[in-house]
Amino acid sequence: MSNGRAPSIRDVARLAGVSHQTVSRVLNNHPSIRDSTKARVLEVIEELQYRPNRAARALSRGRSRTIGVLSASSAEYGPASSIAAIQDAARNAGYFVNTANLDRRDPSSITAAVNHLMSQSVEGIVVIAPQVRVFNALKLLSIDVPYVTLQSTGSLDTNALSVDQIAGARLATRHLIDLGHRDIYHLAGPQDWIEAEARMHGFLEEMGARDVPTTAPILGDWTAEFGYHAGRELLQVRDFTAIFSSNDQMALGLIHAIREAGLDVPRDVSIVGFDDIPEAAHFWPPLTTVRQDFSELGRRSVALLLSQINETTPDNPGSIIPELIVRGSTSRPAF
Amino acid sequence: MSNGRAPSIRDVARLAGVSHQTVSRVLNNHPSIRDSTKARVLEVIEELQYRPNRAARALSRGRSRTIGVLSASSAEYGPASSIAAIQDAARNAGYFVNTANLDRRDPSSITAAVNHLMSQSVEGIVVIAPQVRVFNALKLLSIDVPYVTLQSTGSLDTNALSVDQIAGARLATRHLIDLGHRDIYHLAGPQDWIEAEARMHGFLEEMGARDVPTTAPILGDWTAEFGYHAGRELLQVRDFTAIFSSNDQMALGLIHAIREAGLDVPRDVSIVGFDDIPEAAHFWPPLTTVRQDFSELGRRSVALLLSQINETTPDNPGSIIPELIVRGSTSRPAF
DNA sequence: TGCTCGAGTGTGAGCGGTCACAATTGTGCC
DNA sequence: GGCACAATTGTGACCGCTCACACTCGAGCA
Repeated sequence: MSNGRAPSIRDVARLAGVSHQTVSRVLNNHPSIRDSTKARVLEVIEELQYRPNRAARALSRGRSRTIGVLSASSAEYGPASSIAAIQDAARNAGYFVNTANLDRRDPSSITAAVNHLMSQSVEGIVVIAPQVRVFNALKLLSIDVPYVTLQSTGSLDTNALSVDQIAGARLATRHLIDLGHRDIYHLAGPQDWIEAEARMHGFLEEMGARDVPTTAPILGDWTAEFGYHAGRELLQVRDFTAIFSSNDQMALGLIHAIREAGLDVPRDVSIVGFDDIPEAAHFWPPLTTVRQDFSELGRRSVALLLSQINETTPDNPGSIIPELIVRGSTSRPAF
Repeated sequence: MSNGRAPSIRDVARLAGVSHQTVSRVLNNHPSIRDSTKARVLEVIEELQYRPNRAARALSRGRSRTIGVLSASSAEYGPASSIAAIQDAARNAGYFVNTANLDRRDPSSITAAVNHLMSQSVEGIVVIAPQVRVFNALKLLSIDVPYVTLQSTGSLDTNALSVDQIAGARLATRHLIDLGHRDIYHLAGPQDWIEAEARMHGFLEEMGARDVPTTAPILGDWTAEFGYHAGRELLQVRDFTAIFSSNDQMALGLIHAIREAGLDVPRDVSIVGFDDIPEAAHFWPPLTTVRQDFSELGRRSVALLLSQINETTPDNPGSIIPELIVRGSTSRPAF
C-alpha cells in the first residue's frame, strides 16, 4: 500500500483477485469482460487512486499519444489563440500537446526545437511558425512524423491549412478602393513570413485588378513600434490617403504617428488592419480590419494532423475565409 | 537496420561492439568511460540517428522530467508571455512542459485539467490561473507533487511567486495623487482574481495613506469591451478626474468611451493602466501604466518549482517590483 | 455423451531504458 | 612477477504496461 511507489496495474489486480491483464482490459474498454469483473476492478482502482502510468503505456504501445507544436512568437494574440485551441482539441481527442518555441534571433533553435519535440516521440507536429526558413529547415530535417502548418506555403501543400490570407487582403484593399481611395500604401509584415507575403500578394492583386497604381510595400516587423516609426517616415511624403496594414498592431502604431502629426484618422488618412484582435474595436478610432478565426484554425489543424497520424480522411478541408469588419478608421478620402 | 523500429540502445551497442550499459553511460555522461570508447559509441549514435526514448527513460527512472502548467486565459498577453518563458526555462533545465487550459465557464474543468497533468506524471505544476476557486480546487485535490503559483494568495505561501501587485497599484495611485487628483475611480478586475484583488488593495491603501476619500471600485472582466461600457456608465456621473484601471485593455476601453463622449484624455480625465502590454505605448494618448515583467516571472517560477522538486534551496526569492511608466494619458487635473 | 466454439480470463515475453552488482582490465609499487 | 586497488566494462533484473497466445468453461449441437 503505502510503500512509496504509486500503485501499479498489478497491485490493482491482486486486490481485485484477477490477473494484471484483466485490469488492462478494463482500462482499455475491452469488449469481452464480464460486467461484474469490470465493476470489481473499477472499485479497486477507485480505492487505490490508481492512475495508469503514461510512460509505461507509451513504451509498450510504441505510441506516445502526444503531438508537438512548433511555434514562433507564441506570446502574440494570434498564435496564442491557436495554441490554446490546439490544446483543447488535442485533449478532447485523447492526445497530449507539447510546445516548443523558437527563438527568433537564433536560427539554430529550429533544429533544437524539433529535436526537443522528436525526443518526446511526438506523433505529429503542428507548425505555427510561418516563416520560410522554418519550412526549409523542416524539409532538411526530414522528419519522420506527419506535420501540418497553419499557413499555406503557397504551393499546393496537402498538409497546410490556412485562413485565406490573399482573400482577406483583397477584401481590405477592395474596401479602400470602393471608398474612393487611389493612393494606398501597404505596410507589410516581415518578408520571411508566409502570411505577410500572402497579404501583400492579395493587396497587389486587388490593386492590379482595379487598375490602381501601387507603390512598393513597406516591410515591417508586426509591432506597433514599427508601425509608429513607419508612419512618421511616410508622413514626410504624404502622398497617400489610405494605408492597409498587415496586422492590427502596426495599424495602431500608424494611427499614433498620424495623430501625433496633427492629422486625423480617417479624415486625412484611412487605415485598415488585419487580425481583429480584441482591442481593435476600441482603438481610437475603432479599427476597420479583417477578422480571422484563430481558434477555428487551431481546431482544424489538430483534426487534419490526427487524420494523417491515423491515416483516415480529414473531414473539413479547404481554407477559412476571413471577414472584413468595417469600423471607424476608414472613410471616403477628403475629396 | 530498417526493420521499422527506431534504433535502440542495444542496436547502438551491437554496432559499437560494447554493452548496452556502456551506451547508456555515454548518454548520461558517466565519468569513467574511456575516451576512445565514448567516441566510438557517439559515432554509431550519429550514424544510426539514434534518439533516446523518453518514455523508456521515464519508466525506468521513475521520473518524467516534465512539469505541468495550469493556465486560464492563456491567449492573453500576460499569461502567454509567462508560458513562453516557462517553456524556455524548463527546456534549458532539461525539463519538458505540458500545458492544460482551464475552460473559464466550466468549474469542473479544473479537476479535468489537473488529472490531465497528473496522468502525464508531471513532477510539478506551475499555476497561472490566479483565481480563488482554482486554489481551492487545488487544495481539495491534494496533489502529491509540488506546485507554485504565479500569484500570491495574500497569505504567506512559500510556493507563491509574484510581481508585487500591491506595490504596483500604489505606484499608480500615488502618481495620480501627486499630480493633484482627488476624485479617482478604480476599475478593478474580476473579484475572483488574486491579482485584481491585490491591485484593488494597493489602490485603497495608498488612497487611505494619503487621506483621499474613495468610492467603491468597479469590478470588470479585464476586457477592453468592459472598459468601454464601464466608461460610458461612469460618464453619466462625471465626478472624477482620473481612473486607475486594473489592466491596459480596460484602460483602452475607457479611453474609447471618454473620447466618444467628446472629452479628452488626459485633459478631462487621466488614465493609468496596468501591465504595459506592447501596444500601450501606442494608444492615443500613449498610456501611463505599470510594467510587470511576465517573462521574468515565468523564469523564476520554473526556478522555484525545480528547487522544490529537487529539494534544493531556491536562489532568487522575493517578489518582483513593478515599475511605473509615465506616458501621455496622465496630467494635472484641469484645475 | 462428446465435440466445437466463443466468451472470458491468465501467462509470459517484450518495449527501451536504468540500476545494482559482478567481472575484467590496467596501474603503481614492492 | 605479484599484489592491491581503481578504472572501465558487462550482466541480468526490473520499471508498468500491452501484446500474442494459451487456457478454462459452459452452451449448443450432432
